[in-house]
Amino acid sequence: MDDRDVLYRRVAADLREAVAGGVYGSDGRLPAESALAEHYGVSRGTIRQALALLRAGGVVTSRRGTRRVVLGAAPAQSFAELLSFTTWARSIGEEPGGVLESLTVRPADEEELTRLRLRPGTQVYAALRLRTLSGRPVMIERTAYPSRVGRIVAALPADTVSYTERLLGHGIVFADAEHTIDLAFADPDDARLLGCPEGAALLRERRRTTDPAGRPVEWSEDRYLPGTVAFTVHNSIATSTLSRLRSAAQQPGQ
Amino acid sequence: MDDRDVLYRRVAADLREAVAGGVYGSDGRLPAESALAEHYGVSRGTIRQALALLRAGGVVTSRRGTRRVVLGAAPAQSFAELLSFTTWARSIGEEPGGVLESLTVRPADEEELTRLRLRPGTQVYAALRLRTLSGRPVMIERTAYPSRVGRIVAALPADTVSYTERLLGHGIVFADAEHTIDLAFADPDDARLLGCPEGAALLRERRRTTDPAGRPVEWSEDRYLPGTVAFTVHNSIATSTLSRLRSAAQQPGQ
DNA sequence: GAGTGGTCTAGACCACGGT
DNA sequence: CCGTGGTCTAGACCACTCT
Repeated sequence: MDDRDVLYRRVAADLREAVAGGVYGSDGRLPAESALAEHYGVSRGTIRQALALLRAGGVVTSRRGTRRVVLGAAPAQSFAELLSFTTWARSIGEEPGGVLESLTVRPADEEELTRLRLRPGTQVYAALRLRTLSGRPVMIERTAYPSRVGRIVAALPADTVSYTERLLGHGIVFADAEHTIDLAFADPDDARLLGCPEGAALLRERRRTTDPAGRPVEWSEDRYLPGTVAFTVHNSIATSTLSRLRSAAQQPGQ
Repeated sequence: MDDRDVLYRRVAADLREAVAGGVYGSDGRLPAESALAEHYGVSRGTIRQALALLRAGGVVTSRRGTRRVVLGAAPAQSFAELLSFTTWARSIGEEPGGVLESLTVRPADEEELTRLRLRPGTQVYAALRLRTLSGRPVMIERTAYPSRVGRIVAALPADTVSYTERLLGHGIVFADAEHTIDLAFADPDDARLLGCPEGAALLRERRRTTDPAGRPVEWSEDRYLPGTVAFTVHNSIATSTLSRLRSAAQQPGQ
């Protein structure tokens, strides 16, 4: 684990465990920063870095004048777990599956050009995959990859379960993601693959992922059957990463 | 603005403007931390605090060895804008409206007890409101308030548009929120108020908000008509506040 | 008034990316 | 190799909460 090689992450992991283990009780108060610094034998700055992580995750509050208060255990997954359907499935004890329906190389459409920051006319690798949990259809994944990434995807065996893990092995790193969550209605492909009526409502997540250098790595539209997943976000007055947008989703009936 | 009374927030706001103004170009590189420190006449630590804000918002990347790269302008709203339907509506140039359908005081149900951290048998104030944008129905809001907050809500005039703003005036501060986003299907109340068929799919946001001391302030379930809103979240490998959960949503048809 | 977290500084060393 | 951001330290002062 990456959590093990840096001081403040070790401290954060330890504190997270202590909170989850009920050491401070739900609703309880954490020791003062100075006390924690002494306990771990590190400086106050390092303790503050650790606590910033817990705070961002909604584990504790913090305000001037009083000790931090436990908000609750963190349900938040690691970034990799969130991006990878496969890793997530395993973490909840289900058997992930993926069936590649089609993989085509074609000129990027308007949306893809913008999201992947490509010059007009550039080609993308477009994959359509059905994802399953223990055999049951759960999600349809439409992903566009820039050719740098798509070439690797195209070379993978047809029965590859996790593209994300494979891409990681090829040095493609996922560093940042921007998600948009709303509703969509099943088109003929969705209906056929998911086994739902055409026009049925699906939970849609559109996502652009970039690498550490800021280059887009994928642009994906995932559509989940109702009742299979929910998304949770924590935010605070200090840092808000969540927004409400006016949507332009198509209406039902087609 | 609160952004004006602290050094690193001033710097962050200035940098955010510069990025939005295209000073560094999309895809461009920011000056080095040391250069920024000198330019603003502050220490490197302060610059790093400012940049941490931009990073959390998805404005810039950062990695060891190279300068930060501009990812894009930040669409993220302030925390208050996100929590308040009213403030959000105004920010997109629409006229917000709210019709209070009912406000009852009753014992909390199982879910409310947990979410608001109340002792069994405690009463809550439960409000059902129809929210409109320029007269058009958009969302149904079912909110449970602990009595400390509910008493204030109950005293508000029936035509109050923004509860959030009023509560703020009474010293109730919203500091942290946990959101869960998924699908729900219109019950008879939803259908009647929103003017959609019973069983129609709606985008659901459930939210627990706490004050700076960590005490729950509200527990709300909001249901949006399709095509009216979408939620966007940014996250990164450094701090992930987004999770995918197994959902237990009810199925359509009831 | 005592204790706490928030802000800011100055300096050090290291890991990494590019040349 | 140099320049960069990441980590860590030590210390200072302030704003705030609580009793």
